[in-house]
Amino acid sequence: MNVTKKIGRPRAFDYNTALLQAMAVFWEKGYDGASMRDLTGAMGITGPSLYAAFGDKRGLYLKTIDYYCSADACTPLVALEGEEDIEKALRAFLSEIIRSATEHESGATGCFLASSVVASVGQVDGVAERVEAAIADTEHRLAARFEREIEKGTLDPDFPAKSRAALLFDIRQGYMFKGRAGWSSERMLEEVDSRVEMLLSA
Amino acid sequence: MNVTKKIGRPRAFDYNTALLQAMAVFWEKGYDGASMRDLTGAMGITGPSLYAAFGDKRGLYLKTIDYYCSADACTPLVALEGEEDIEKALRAFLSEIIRSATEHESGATGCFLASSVVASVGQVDGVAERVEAAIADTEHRLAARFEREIEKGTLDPDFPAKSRAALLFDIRQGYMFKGRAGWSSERMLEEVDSRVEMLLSA
DNA sequence: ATCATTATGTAACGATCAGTACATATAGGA
DNA sequence: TCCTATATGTACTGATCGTTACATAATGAT
Repeated sequence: MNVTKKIGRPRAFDYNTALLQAMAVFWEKGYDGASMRDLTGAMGITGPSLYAAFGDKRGLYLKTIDYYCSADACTPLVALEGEEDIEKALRAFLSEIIRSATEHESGATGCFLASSVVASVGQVDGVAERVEAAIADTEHRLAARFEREIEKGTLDPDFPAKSRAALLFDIRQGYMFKGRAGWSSERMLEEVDSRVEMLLSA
Repeated sequence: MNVTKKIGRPRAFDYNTALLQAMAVFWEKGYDGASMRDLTGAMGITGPSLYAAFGDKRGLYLKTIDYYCSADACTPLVALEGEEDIEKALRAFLSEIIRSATEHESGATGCFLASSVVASVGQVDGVAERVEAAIADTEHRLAARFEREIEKGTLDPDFPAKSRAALLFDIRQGYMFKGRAGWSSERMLEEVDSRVEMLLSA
C-alpha cells in the first residue's frame, strides 16, 4: 500500500495504542472518575496532544466505546461464529466471555459497556445510542448463529432462535456482572455445560 | 413505643427521605459524577448537615447502597417468595424486575447496583463487598424458592435449584441492562412466559 | 435563666478539574 | 533556504471539587 507522506510534524505517539490505554482507564474508573491527568498519564501524552488527536474528553470516551464494540466485544462472537459444531460454539462463546470478564489484558474486569459505560448512560451524550446499538448487534449475531443451525437441520425449524439469543445475552450479562464483582473464572465455568444443554433444548 | 427525647438542636430534615434523594442522584450520575452540590441540592440540606448526619461522601454512598439492598432490591424477591404458585411467583418476580428497571419512582432506570454502583467497584472502598454480598443473598433466596417447590413435590427432587437460581439472576441482569439502555417494559415483558417455562423445565 | 448538647448556615480552604494560549519543534514541498 | 502545516510542551485559565472553621440557632436538663 502506498503510504502518502504527510506534511507537518509527525505525531510522536501511536493513536491506537493511546486509545487502548485510555479505554483501560475509562473501564476501570468510569467517565467522571477518570481525570485528564489519569488519561494523559496512561496514554503517555500531554493535554494539547490529546485534544488535537481525540477532540475532547467526551470525544475520546466515545472513541474508546466504538473501539471496544468493534474489537474486544466481538471476540466471543467471533468464537461462536467460527466454530461449526453448535455445542462447541456455545462453549467457546461462554468461555471467551468468562475469560474476558476476568482476565482482560487491560487488567479491568467485567465488560467495558456493562460494568462501566452503562453508568454514564443519560450523563454523556452519545452513550445511550451506542449501548442500544451494541445490544441489537450482539443479539442479532447470536440469533443468526442459531438460525444457521436451523438451516443446517441441526435444530428444529421451530427452534426459538431470537428467544435463545436473548437468553444467551442475559447469561453474558450475568457473567460480566460477576466478573466485575470479583468472581473467578473457575467458579463461572462450572455451569457452562448445563447452560449449553438448556440453550439448545427443544 | 416510648420515644426518648433527645437534647440538642433537632434535625431539620428527615434522614431517610434525604437518603432516598441521595440514592436517586448516585443512581443517575454515579459516585464520581454526583457532586456534593448535586447531593445537597437534592437532599435539601447544606454541606455541614450532610457531613454531620452521614459522615462523608463515601459514607453516604455506602449507606445508599445498603438501603437499596435492604429495600428496593428486595421487592422482586418478596413478590417471588410471597406467591404460592411457582409459575405465578416467577412471573411476579420478573414483572417486578422489569417494572423497577423501567419505572422506578426515583426516575432512574436499570438497577442501582448493576447499572451504576458496579462502575465504582475497585474505586470506592466497601463497594465490592456489598456487590458480592448482594449477589450471594439474591441467588440464595432464588434457590430457596425453588427448593421450597421441591419440598412441596411440585418440582422433582433432582431439580437443579441452584443452577436455575443462577440463570434467573442472569435474566435479571439482562433486564436491568436493557432497562438502563432505554428499553420499554412492554418489549421486555414479551419473553416472560417462555422464560418461566424454561426455568421450570426438567 | 443558664448550661450542655446537637444542628444549621455562611464562607472559605486547599486541591483538582477540563480545556487552551502561545512558543517551539519537526516534518514535506516549493 | 524558506514556507506551510501539524505536533508538542509549558504555563495558565476559570470553574468546581470535597470538606471544614466558626458563628449562630434550637432543643432538653438543671
